[in-house]
Amino acid sequence: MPEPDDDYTPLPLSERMQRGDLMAAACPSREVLKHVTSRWGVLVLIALESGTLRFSELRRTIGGVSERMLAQTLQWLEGDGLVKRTAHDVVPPHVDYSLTPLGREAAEKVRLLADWIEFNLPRIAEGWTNRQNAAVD
Amino acid sequence: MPEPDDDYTPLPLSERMQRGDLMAAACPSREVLKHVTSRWGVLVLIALESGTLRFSELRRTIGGVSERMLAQTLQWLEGDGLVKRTAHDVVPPHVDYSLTPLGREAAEKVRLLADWIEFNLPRIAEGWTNRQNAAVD
DNA sequence: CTTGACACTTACATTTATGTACGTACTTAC
DNA sequence: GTAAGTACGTACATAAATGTAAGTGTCAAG
Repeated sequence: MPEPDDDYTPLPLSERMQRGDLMAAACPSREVLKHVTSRWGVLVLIALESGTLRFSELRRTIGGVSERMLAQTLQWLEGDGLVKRTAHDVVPPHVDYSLTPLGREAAEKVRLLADWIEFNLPRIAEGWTNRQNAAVD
Repeated sequence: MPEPDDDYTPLPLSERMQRGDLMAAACPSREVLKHVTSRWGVLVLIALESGTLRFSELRRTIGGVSERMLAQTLQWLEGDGLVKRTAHDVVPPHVDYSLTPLGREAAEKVRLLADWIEFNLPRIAEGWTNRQNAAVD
């Protein structure tokens, strides 16, 4: 009778890590969620889905980001392996940002949510004004 | 001959509102995004996708939420018309939370993102550990 | 008769996110 | 020669999110 353990091959810790569980307070997936759903994280991923952009191009694309937060957000996403930073050693500086394969997958999900919000804003806003009227009654 | 304008019915402002644009700093869709992608907003939507839950049930389901933030988040989502609050007037209090049709749509998108993160956590975390090793080198 | 459950609310403290302003080192345009 | 663009880092300040602890009123369980 074959023992089940015969097929066992030791894997490095990283590959043995099981699926995350966002409902668990201590799960590291909470960090990823934080970065991806951060105020500017969402918009950076979506902006980069159309192609590589430079720092200043990103800043102009995403209305209202400060330089500081854009840099910060890009570092978060780079740290999670979703964004790739490519610095050309020239002067004036030239740095390109693009999505990694992992980032492209994440960006797709994020864009679906963003698209839904943009498209359904009227339905949502309708509720706002209705409730405002109801409060006046 | 029927004039095209005969069919025209003036719509309230809310129904005439066009699609939002998240890249625009002043667009109200930014508020919705903030609520939906807030730390607990994501998890509340996902938790309610499986069915109606009471306040305390939600609190037990979502690891680490404080009562204060759960209440706050539920009010945000209720204000956006994504969550319906049903209070039974009994003592001790009994309040049910469920998704509205709008909320069910939003929750689906959010869950797709959350699922992706949970499933791909190993790939992401691999990058963390690799970079840590690289820093030691 | 003390405790816990329920669904919050409020006051307060703290942590985190975000913004503002300035500096950098060099280049091109005016 | 003066200003602007480039991609940030850093110090400081503020705003926002979140946490903690306590209180509410009633009931049921121990």
